[in-house]
Amino acid sequence: MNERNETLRRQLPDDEVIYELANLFKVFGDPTRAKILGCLQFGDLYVYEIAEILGMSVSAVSHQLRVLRGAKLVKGTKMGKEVRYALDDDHVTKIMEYGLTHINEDR
Amino acid sequence: MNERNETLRRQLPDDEVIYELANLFKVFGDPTRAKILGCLQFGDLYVYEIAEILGMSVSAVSHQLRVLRGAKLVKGTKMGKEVRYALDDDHVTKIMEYGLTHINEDR
DNA sequence: TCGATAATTGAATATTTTTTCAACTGTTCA
DNA sequence: TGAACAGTTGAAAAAATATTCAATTATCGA
Repeated sequence: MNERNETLRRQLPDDEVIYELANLFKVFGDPTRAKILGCLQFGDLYVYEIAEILGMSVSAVSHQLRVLRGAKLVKGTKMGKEVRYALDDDHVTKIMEYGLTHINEDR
Repeated sequence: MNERNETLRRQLPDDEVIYELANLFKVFGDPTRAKILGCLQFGDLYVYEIAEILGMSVSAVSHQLRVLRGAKLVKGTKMGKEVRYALDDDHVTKIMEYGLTHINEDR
């Protein structure tokens, strides 16, 4: 490898950071999860409500909510036998807005 | 479905938009592609340079470049027998910066 | 022209990810 | 207590994605 590329390679973020970053975006990168995040922009919801709105099984939604929780994008609060979910971070909205801007410019 | 959820469902972005959005983020959501985008932040590069820097085969890189081109995140310009790749949009940098901010806040 | 190099492509394989299904935990309320 | 409901979980099946390998195109220079 030549000098220039060697230098470039050293300037790259750590692999660990890259993996975390990719992992974060992967979370946004599934339609089901994007829809869930979309719903939650309008207000907090229970799991069965999300499932109903998206026309999916509660189980499938719950699995995806776990992924979203893992990425710290949503948080759930137990209220009696129900769990109320909310966005956990306003980067969610910001990141999605940027995404939409990109998409719209391509038209 | 009750009135409130019915209303909410109608407010959601079109499925088509959601799919496009998820598709955009999916592109960022793979470590190889994230690394490619990372390299290109420092300057334009030929395919074999990217492959060398990342320690991957030219073929694998080329396949991923196609995905990145499809998402209008990079563009390639043929220079003789080589193809020089560059970022195609400054949203790339912005979106990645937001992602990094989110990650760093979680520490 | 021929050989070497850069890159792309398609098909097959390997890997990862999502969804489904059934079982299970915890809570409410009759 | 026990029946009904909300949600989570694990394992299996289904679907999507990434990488490899071999073949192909295009360009350069001897």
